[in-house]
Amino acid sequence: MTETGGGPVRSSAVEELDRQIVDLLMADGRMSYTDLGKATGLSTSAVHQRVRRLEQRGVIRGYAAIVDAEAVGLSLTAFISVKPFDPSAPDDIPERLADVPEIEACHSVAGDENYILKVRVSTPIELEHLLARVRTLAGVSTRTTVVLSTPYESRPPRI
Amino acid sequence: MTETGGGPVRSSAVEELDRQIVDLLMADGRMSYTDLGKATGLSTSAVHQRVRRLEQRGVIRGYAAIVDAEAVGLSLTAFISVKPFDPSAPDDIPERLADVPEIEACHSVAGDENYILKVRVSTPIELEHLLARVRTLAGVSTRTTVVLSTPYESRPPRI
DNA sequence: TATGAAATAAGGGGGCT
DNA sequence: AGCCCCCTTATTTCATA
Repeated sequence: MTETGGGPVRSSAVEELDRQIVDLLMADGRMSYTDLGKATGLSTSAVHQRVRRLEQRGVIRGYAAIVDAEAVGLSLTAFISVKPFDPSAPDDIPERLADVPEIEACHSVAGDENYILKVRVSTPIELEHLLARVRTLAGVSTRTTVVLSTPYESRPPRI
Repeated sequence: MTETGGGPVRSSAVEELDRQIVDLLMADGRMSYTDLGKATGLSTSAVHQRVRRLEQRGVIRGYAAIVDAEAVGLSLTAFISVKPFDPSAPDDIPERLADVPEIEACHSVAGDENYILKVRVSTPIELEHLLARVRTLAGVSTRTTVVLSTPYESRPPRI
């Protein structure tokens, strides 16, 4: 092991105990180190060390409250597929859109379009304005799929 | 001698305080009640009470560690758009797919297809098997968009 | 093991009906 | 006036470093 820091480790194997810890923290991000220790058979400080290491390695990128978007006024979710007007131009689309707060996620994809954006706004008019901003900022054409309802979301993966 | 805090006391600020708390917890789901109190000008227990109420009302649905999917062996993300073979059949697609652990999210959408699923697997072969399972379980045809890379994801919304 | 945070109980003030 | 909601303070228990 010569990797001692200076960038996220991408292809690291996560061993069994780390896997358990990550699994538990994905299901309950506020679980205490004491409870994590009980669940894994480790001491509190051993768990703490492992969690800190997982955070430093970038395996755990952070923690978040999962919030009902409607309850905070973001009633409209949509997926926007984008394709550059000029396919020969250098692709800096993610960077150009990075500061648009309505964009929750940006995925580069295989298929007809180049990127899929997941966005949240309050109203259809805001979506209209957002689409105009995206087209202008990134130099893209858009195809938008409006979400009608979300049976489930943010389910922790079984790893 | 009992200074109650720096902020003005206004009952109209109640909604605003909840919004602040939710905002902070979306950005850092493990922030302590003490720190939330410092950030909002409330006492620890006032924050605690508000958070519990937000949880009970369903505004805060839970907490999760945000994990680098690749680091835990889920290297392949895809969006699967599904459409029922028999459009006249009763639509219980979300229920039929609810127990498939690879499905992280299920959105009902407007457009050519009825649902968009977000899935995570380890390998292309697993994706192939997952697609077969989805088609069989839910009685749908599928159109799959493979994610090549994810510039960003899980960004907390600005509320 | 010492410090700090979480949980719980008890007391007080302001707005609303 | 009375009620309800919500904030504070105080104390104990428990987690963290």
